[in-house]
Amino acid sequence: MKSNQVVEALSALAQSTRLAIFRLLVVCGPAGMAAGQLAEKLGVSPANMSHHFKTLSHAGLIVARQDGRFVYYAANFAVMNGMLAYLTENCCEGDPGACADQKC
Amino acid sequence: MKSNQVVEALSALAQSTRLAIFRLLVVCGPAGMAAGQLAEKLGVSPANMSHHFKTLSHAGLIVARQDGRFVYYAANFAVMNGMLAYLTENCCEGDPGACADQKC
DNA sequence: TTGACGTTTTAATAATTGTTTAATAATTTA
DNA sequence: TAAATTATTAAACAATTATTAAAACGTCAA
Repeated sequence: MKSNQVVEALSALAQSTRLAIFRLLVVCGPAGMAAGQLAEKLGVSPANMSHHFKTLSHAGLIVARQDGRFVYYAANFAVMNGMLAYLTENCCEGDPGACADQKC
Repeated sequence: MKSNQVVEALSALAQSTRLAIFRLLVVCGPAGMAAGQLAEKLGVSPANMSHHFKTLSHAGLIVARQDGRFVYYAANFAVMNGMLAYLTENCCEGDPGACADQKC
């Protein structure tokens, strides 16, 4: 995963509404949740949600799937895990003992 | 870990210079690295670096330690891991099978 | 104590981001 | 086809953020 992609993903999650959206979708799993249901659950206007979905989608963190007049969003676990791995890469020079106390 | 703390940590990492700083410090381990050395390594001005250190420190992601006229910064692994755990909490409703394909 | 070094702070400007309102698009039901 | 539902887009404004240059603050060595 490239640095720019990681920055974009982190940036997408660095906002309270989007973080809440993403966390709900992580719990939902691959089935995802409808846009309107997420909006209601979080008490955010549809227009505002749509902007946030766009940001998260563009970062690759969520994917959309249309079903009738509903749009279901689901977390993209591959991108999430790529981002997490990028942050911890070569932790403590790969020496497991060096940061054992900190569960690194 | 609280949502606001996580947003602050993600926000701190959502910038290319700060992400690079943090990654170097993760590799360094608890010993850390001097501010000037990091600045030189990344080709960023000391003043600019100082601002970024402040942002990362405030988010709790790094800690400073003065040694003579040098200031050493080190990654705070506890906060990093807290942040990572927050993102994956209750993944796929805790069902390991639901997202097995995606290494969640 | 003077001067040099490493780092931080202040102040200013340019660029990016979040939210709202209103309008638009796509899909279903009557 | 027309109306209703679900979601997205466009435009505008307020708020936040990144960068630079200059000045200031500690610390050490002569």
